[in-house]
Amino acid sequence: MVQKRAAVLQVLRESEGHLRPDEIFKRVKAYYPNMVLATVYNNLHALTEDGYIRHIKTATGADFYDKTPTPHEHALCTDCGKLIDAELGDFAATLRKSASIPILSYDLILYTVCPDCASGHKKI
Amino acid sequence: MVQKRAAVLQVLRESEGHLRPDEIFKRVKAYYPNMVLATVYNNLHALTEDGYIRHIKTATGADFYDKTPTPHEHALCTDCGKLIDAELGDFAATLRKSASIPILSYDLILYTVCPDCASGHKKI
DNA sequence: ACTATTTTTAGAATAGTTCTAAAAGGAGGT
DNA sequence: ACCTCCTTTTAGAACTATTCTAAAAATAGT
Repeated sequence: MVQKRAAVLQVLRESEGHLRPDEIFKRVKAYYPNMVLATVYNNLHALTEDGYIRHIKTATGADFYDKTPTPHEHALCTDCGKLIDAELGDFAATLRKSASIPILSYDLILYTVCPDCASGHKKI
Repeated sequence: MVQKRAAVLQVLRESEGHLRPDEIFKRVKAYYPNMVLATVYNNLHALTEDGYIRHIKTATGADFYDKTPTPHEHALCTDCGKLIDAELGDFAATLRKSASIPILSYDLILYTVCPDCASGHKKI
């Protein structure tokens, strides 16, 4: 694995868990100032393909990349825009059982108010 | 309600059920050749706001608008790109029960091969 | 060190959607 | 019918996230 790809992976792994490409770009740029956004995308694609990370589509502006490659559900905070993990048990199995059509895959995004925003509410 | 708004609604209602803005634009343009895409968007927003139709976000290119405003689940055919209704029983309730966080709303898109594509497969 | 492949860069291109400002249209009052 | 106000429509620019392209640079294999 090559330097910049490793840097992208490292930034994501040292993160809270879910980052958007532009945020990854900003953080990697701190180490590699000549870094370019296209390279971040290239490497995110490659890392996703190789199973190191996971791509989360959101239908609300930018997508996220998840440092945890195993499938699980997510919730987007409507307040701060943060993506958090949502524990839903064996959701995929339940879904497959209740559907009358074959499910190849699915995208699920819950909208919630995250614990941080629900309590403290450290707004500007 | 004004002429072009009514036309947008009519086109959607006379459709298979789910259309993308650009397809709606094409069909309305047949009646109103000076129609403009922005007007379609304007009216889709207004009609959604007023509860006549429903906006379906997909995270895969264009969104859809649904002539049925009541909530239900959808599946996108990976073959032909058509959006179809997916019967999932009382999915929302099940979801709320299994989640540990409050769910304000959610977006769910299943990926499937629709009956048309699974059988006949009238490809070009 | 030489060649072949991969990675990176820079910037243009794309798709879907939203925005802006001006023009047109329609409703109600007199 | 005319005036005023508010809504709708137009035309085109702008925007965002992402992908593409072609050239340059880095890297690996022999």
